Amino acid sequence: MSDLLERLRGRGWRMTAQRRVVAEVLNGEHVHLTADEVHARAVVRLPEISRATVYNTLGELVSLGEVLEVATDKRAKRYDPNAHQPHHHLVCARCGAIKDVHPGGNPLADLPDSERFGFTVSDVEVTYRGVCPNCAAA
Amino acid sequence: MSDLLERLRGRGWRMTAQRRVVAEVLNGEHVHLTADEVHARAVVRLPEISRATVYNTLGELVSLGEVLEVATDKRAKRYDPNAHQPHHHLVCARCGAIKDVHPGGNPLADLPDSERFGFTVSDVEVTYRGVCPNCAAA
DNA sequence: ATCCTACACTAGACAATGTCTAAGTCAAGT
DNA sequence: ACTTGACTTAGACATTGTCTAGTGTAGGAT
Ligand SMILES: [Mn+2]
Ligand SMILES: [Mn+2]
Ligand SMILES: [Zn+2]
Ligand SMILES: [Zn+2]
Repeated sequence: MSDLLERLRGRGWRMTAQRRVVAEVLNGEHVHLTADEVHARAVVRLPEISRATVYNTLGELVSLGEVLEVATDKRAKRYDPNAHQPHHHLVCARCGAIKDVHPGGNPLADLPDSERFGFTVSDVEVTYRGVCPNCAAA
Repeated sequence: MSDLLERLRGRGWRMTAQRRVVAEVLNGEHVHLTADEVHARAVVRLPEISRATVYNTLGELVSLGEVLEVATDKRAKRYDPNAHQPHHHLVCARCGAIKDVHPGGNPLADLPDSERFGFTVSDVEVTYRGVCPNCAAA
């Protein structure tokens, strides 16, 4: 992820303070932030950054394949910088906490041809739901 | 689904024209409508029905377990009346068409304890994505 | 170092989806 | 038929996402 800015430059992208800050927010440990959460954190470092730029930059990173959009939340999309290691998600139904998980097996192979209806299936998204230890204790 | 209204009455719910119409819209073949699509169809039969009532009724049906909320779309929630037969979804990335699918295997069993982080995991939602035959031909 | 300009950014309007409230309505028990 | 509390309505409001017109600037050219 640290060379994300280099990869972007390699694709002819201008390196701006705004893009750097968005990349920094997504950097670090594995987070799953909404666009407005990214904006809130970006504003700390660059107070004048606009919502539109955050949305634009996230969209660009998704198009590049550097960030994934995930729909674990039924409200806002979440942006996942852990794009280079395939994984799925485990979500607490009470507090919304999200963990990356790596189930065994291959869900794609579990879908027989008779259940594909002629689709060309290219991707599968798995969301486990439950209650996290914190919420279970309370 | 036809005795849904009886089940509701059994729980002390008042039987109103609005609730009947929402149930009728969800009845029939397996659909995956957004709240506003449900409202649009309900208005045909009961012109004065309000958006708030559609949202309320859908929320009540979800609480009852009679209808499922699914997040196949990254925009609006979709409401799935096929709640009594476990299944997953196959979505066309181009036109949004949604098919019910029944993969082999048990995705819940594929998540080892070491990947559960102390969560009590109760449910799994699987969304396959691809391109449908119609969109592939075009 | 300065200039140029295409690309990027900002503010804010607008759109889509979802939630809430106050006031009026009515289903169903009596 | 009456009564009453649950239900519905219209519309304000909140959240999330998109778009545009005008301004600014990154980075190549000179
Ligand atoms: Mn993740
Ligand atoms: Mn379904
Ligand atoms: Zn929790
Ligand atoms: Zn299609």
